[in-house]
Amino acid sequence: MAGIKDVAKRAGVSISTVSYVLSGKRSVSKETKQRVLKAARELQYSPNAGARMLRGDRTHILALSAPMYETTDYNNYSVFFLKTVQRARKYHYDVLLLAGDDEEQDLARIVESGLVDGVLMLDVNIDDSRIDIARNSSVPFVAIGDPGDTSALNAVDTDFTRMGREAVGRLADAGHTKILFVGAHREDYERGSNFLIRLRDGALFEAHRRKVEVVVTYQPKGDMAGIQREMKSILAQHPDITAVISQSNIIQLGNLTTAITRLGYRIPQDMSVLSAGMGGEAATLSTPVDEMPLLPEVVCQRAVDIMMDVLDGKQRRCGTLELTAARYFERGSIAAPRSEHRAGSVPISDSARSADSVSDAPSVSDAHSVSDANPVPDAGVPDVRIREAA
Amino acid sequence: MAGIKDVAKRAGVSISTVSYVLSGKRSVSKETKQRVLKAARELQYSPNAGARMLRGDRTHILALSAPMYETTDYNNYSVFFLKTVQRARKYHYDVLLLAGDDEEQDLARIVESGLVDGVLMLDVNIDDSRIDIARNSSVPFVAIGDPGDTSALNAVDTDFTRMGREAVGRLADAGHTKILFVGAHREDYERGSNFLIRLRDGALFEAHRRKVEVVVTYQPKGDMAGIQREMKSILAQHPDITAVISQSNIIQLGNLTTAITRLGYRIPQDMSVLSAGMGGEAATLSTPVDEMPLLPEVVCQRAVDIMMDVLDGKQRRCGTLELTAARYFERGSIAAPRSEHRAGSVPISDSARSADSVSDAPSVSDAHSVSDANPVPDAGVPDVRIREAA
DNA sequence: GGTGCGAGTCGAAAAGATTCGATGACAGAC
DNA sequence: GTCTGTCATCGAATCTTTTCGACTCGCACC
Repeated sequence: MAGIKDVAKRAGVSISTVSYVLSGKRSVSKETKQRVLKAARELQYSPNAGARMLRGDRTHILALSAPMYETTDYNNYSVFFLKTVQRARKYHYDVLLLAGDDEEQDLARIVESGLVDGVLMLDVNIDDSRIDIARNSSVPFVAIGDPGDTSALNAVDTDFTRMGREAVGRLADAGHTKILFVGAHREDYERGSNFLIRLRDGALFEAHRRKVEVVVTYQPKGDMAGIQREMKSILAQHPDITAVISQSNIIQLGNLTTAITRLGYRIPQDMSVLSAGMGGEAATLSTPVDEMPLLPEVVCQRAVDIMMDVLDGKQRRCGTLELTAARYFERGSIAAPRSEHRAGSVPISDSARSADSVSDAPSVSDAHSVSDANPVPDAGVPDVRIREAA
Repeated sequence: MAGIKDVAKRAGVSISTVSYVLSGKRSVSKETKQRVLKAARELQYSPNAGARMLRGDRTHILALSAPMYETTDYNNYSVFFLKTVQRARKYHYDVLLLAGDDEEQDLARIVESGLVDGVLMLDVNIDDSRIDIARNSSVPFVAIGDPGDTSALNAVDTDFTRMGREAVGRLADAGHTKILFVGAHREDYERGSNFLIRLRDGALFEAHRRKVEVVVTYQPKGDMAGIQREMKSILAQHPDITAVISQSNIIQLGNLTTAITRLGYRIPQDMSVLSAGMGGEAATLSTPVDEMPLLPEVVCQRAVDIMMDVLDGKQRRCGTLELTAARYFERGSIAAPRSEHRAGSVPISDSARSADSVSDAPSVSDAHSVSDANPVPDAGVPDVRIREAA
């Protein structure tokens, strides 16, 4: 409750001198400085946030806009919150979490009120309505995710298109020619969830380029029974599928590997499995899975760094898009396809595999991006049809 | 960027009149009121947050203190964030997320700065250092979790002691006499993580009362291999264990059921499994598991409601602890023990179980608390030794 | 006609920090 | 001795809103 006035009185100096000591914006003699700092310490002085906001040009608060949808996977979300907060604190910034039911209105209100110095946007959709708010706003926006249109903000993201391409590329390299792509919830693609779509379409693009076939399906309702039914039906219809790329959450991935095993396929001998664009926990599943995870730490740090540069005038307010290369973690769930593979072969009992076939800590391959492949055209994925499993 | 001055000018009235129209704290003539509202609308007036804070007695911001530890399970955490934010918005409050690396200092700073009207605390430990901050603070605190000492704040929590008791009670009712309790990370108990300890000790208390034996172990390192080794060793040492209560996260729970299955036990015929105090996703595992989940929505809502009552002077600032009854979700993973059960029996292949043995949507039993059992004494669990597996 | 009252409105103070411009002290140059 | 420049410090304006006290009506009452 002690104000700058109290500190000034105790140190026997004027208010402005205290302010200059604390901000360092003008030179102050050594003795005065120490007296002031001592007084501030003794009184536990903490500047009043309201007054600072009102007078100063910084509020030292960032807004984190995190819209919630029915199908949003909470598990992957929170890590982004935490990494953002931790990075912002390094710059002495606090984070206001916007995750209410009326995201758009909340955001407009906050931006107008001058409560925050900038806005970080999570889970960006194609044609996201928040971009209009950014356009009319006096504070800078940084999107974590590629909004397509960066004319009103800066953006940072993982290169999901490349991630999708590399996922297919790795499997193609291993000799697979027909791959099943198991997406997340269909609704999330329909509402334009950007990273899901780019990953999927990157995979389809690479498949087109490599002349391999990719069959697309989405996360079935009804959990284990649903997945098992779905997989059974698809693998019966496409017996030449020898690999699966999963873009669904960790539990569903676990169920997927269980379903595959129950249907009589061994991983990786009969079926290669690769998880892409999810949480990074596939190492801890009972059947560890090769993975290209989300990189919350990397993108959140960059987003905050960029925001600070913009606020300091070191970078333009909009127009840049920074893509981070994906990383690949090997866990032994990918192998060359068996030419003699036959769907519906004798089921292999799970317990027949000895426990030591379970790998220990995941081996981490270096950051890796598709080497000298043709760049994906700006306009997005061309002439690629999304083929869905029936 | 339009201020109250602009609105006043446009409406042809004084600043104070505008303020009174907007706050409704003094009567204003109908015509004037309408002119002011029109002007405010046209200028998209949004009051400056800093000025409001400085002059007014409410900032309309709550802090959410969410400390992070090495072993914190992010997955369960974020739901608490979101439910808190959503509830706070109902009262026109925003939420500042404190999740930096120096939780204590951040909290003290925020409280001192007058930036927030109140603080909500997550993941409370026994002897939590944040309680001292609450004691010296001028703003009210509400803990989500039982801090033991409620002399400086109010608290709301799930009744984890009863949850632990009911978990053991249900199994005892079903006829089990020796139960394995698989906890979370040992470090979390050692640092005094409140809900984990209370759940565990509630289980031990009920075991004592019912004269059943509970063997305690903690989440082993090394994921699948570790769990499988651990389970093998424990079940070899204690072949008469017929039920498991798990307090570890969803992936570990999945691995636990897999390990149990691989060791040749069928669930629930040979081994009953029950998950307590975790995320509520055990229904979606390949082997659905009976569950007494965390109830983030319930406790977060109550915490915010209580905070608002305190701010409105409708409730005292400290001293109350509200416990919510746990809920039990049946998923068919509990059965009576087989008297003829033998450890090390012939392994049952996973795939030998038909897919239709996988249950559909979980059946939800009504909110339920242990009926007329002796209440747990205030001092905590008496003369119960925590017996750990070797 | 004077007084009292309530409704409607306004002016000005207040909140606490930041920052510009001014002042005083003092050293060094001429 | 006077001038110039630098350093350290101070006073006062400023940011925007809320709110208290005061003012002006018009009307009723004695």
